[in-house]
Amino acid sequence: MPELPEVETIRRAIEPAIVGTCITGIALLDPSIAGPEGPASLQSAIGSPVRAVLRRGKHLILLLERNRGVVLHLRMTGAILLAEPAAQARVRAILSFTNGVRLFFNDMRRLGTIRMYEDLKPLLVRLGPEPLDPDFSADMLAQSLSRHSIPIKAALLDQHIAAGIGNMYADEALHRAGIHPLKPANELSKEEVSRLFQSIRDVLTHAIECQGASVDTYWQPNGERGTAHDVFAVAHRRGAACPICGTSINRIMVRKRGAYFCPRCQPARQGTVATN
DNA sequence: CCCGGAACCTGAAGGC
DNA sequence: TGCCTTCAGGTTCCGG
Repeated sequence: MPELPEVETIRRAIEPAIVGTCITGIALLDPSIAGPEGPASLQSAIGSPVRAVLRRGKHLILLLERNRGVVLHLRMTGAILLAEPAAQARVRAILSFTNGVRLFFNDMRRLGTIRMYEDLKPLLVRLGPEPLDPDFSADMLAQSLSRHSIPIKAALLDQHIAAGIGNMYADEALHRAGIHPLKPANELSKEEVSRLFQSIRDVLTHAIECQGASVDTYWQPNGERGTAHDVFAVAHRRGAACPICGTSINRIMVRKRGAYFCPRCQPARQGTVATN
């Protein structure tokens, strides 16, 4: 599942390969990947220069001239590869560039998208702050969490509160901060928000250093796996021992999403019955 | 505005 | 062995 660290890893891998070139072709082997606007809108990107490759949340952005951009979202099973994958792969689109580089958009489940933005601003503005942006602060996080009574786990997945956190890193950050996933977002103490803020940065930064987590279908553009999952404390570790206290990792459902946590390091609120 | 749920998609896994 | 159901989760859309 590509989240912020995985998309950032992809960004760093492809930027040096295509910056300064022009797009020569966007072949949509599966037209539905173009989203509701359809394949036609992407044709205006042909011939445009690639000024930079950016990441915003989980969106990968090929920045063209005048704030135009081709925006890729990998959703659940998408991957960007620099070499043509094996025949049994599920290539949905191929982007070609003037220097001969080709990007293969592989996506088993066809949930990923490629869309043309004639102006990137609406996309950039509607997402919440970047967790690793120096301007992002614990106070900002506290401010937005105070407006929500939803479980903190659900709040971390809300891309308006912070952009780029997905299921795996939300679980890891909550464990590191010692917060139960069902605790209402607006009931976190100032200290808890402070710990959570730092934990989010810690787990994301470390995962980027590990070039992402390959729990399932994530590959780097060079075809290699990431290693961040090797040090996961709770994510996808049901029944395994918590690295802090040895307690068996639990899994509950929070808003229809699996939530892994340590019942000892992340106790439920006083007065509530521990959920499973 | 806030919140919860359905829908999208396909391969893996589990039940019988 | 094989059919069937359920599950996985990021995002958007819709209804209360």
